[in-house]
Amino acid sequence: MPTDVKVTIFEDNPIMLDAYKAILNGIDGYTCVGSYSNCDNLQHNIERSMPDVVLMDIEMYGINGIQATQTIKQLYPQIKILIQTVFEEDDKIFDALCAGANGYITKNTSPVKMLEAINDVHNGGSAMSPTIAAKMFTLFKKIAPPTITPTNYHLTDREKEILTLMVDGMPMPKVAEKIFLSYETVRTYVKSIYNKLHVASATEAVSKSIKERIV
Amino acid sequence: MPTDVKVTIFEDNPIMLDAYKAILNGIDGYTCVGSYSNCDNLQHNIERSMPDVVLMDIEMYGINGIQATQTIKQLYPQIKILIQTVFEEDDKIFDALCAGANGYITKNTSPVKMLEAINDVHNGGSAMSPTIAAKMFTLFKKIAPPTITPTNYHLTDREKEILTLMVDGMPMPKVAEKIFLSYETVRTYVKSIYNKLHVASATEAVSKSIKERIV
DNA sequence: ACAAAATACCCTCAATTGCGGTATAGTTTT
DNA sequence: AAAACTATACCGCAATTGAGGGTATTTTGT
Repeated sequence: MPTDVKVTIFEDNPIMLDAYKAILNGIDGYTCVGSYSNCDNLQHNIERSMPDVVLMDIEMYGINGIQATQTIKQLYPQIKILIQTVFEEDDKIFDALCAGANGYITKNTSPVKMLEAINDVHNGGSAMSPTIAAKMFTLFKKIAPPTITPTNYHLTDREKEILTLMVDGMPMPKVAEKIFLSYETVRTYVKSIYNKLHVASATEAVSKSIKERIV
Repeated sequence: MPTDVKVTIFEDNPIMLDAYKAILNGIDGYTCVGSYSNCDNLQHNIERSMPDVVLMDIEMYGINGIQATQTIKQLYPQIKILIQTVFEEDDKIFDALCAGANGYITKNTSPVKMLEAINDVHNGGSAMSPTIAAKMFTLFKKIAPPTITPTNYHLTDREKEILTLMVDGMPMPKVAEKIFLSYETVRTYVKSIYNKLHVASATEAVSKSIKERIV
């Protein structure tokens, strides 16, 4: 028989907390190893319960769910974190993702779907409510638009290499040292890069490279 | 009685195509209004079937699913597109998202989950397999990491204004013209910007500004 | 095998930039 | 009222960069 998925819950509404606990303990394959109504003594509580999956409410007094997610992920990257929320705000989704959450579901999700989501994240996948997923798609498109038809400027490997170093802010003399080419040679490449990108200065080249994800 | 969700399928494997068609037509609430094994006459086929949701295979001969997605979305933005794939490559997911896909599921998804996904996208949400979602989370973190605690470098409005123009690749003499300041004054601001950002050159400043979303 | 790229190197000159200063007027904070 | 900050402006000097010209190997594609 396989071992249960160990779940620790953080949820500041005591009624919900008990409900979740009851669901998890009532269903085969899941065990609630900890349930807390706030994030005080977070590290201690995590170390005491050592869950596979954390069910994290995002709206809590004191330390909020996003901060707690960051903290847990720093201490124990292998613990999967499933964020639960009543809100569906862009910023929060964004922040939660950046904090290292493995899934993001809304609180109106049915218990069945919730257990499914716990399973998904436990197995290395991610879980998202459809509305959250849609928002994430939108966010995605917003922060990464110019990837459609990535213009090919036909840069050679050397040119890309040099451009990459320039993007990191390295002046050309340093670049030459770094890749064991003469300063003048590097400058020749740089000129060629400018021609291909249709730019006239290092700043333009850097800007264009980052924005169009050339490097 | 509610109207069926009208689905058009693009899938180059004829056996799969028939299977999907049979599933959709066999279940209440769904109708397959079109099924095609390639994307020839794409516009015509879409206009003839006028689906609510398109089930799109990503690997097809001729026009591929991503291009087709772009085309359909341009013509009929209200049509929801659910991408189906055997691969789970980062690039493809990324491209599909950018092309305007509403969902992205793997081909090993069960029929039940597939119908669920069709419903999700039809209702304005998004659908993703857990593995896809996990990849998307990872991609997300990769392309937008420094948004957490956006360091405040305390740039003044003028400094931000000048930095913005620099990021657009404008040389300082042009900047001075543009904002009606003397060249030397602009240079003073630039020096101050470098101090605050802890950088030593325009390229570094531009790179840091874009990466950390300062401007 | 040959042409076309790509790679590597060099030079000069003018423009731009980086770095060190200084200075005045106005505003905000203490 | 003094201190701190902001916005504005200038100078000189050295270093870096951009623009224009070269030349000579080594791949690469056909």
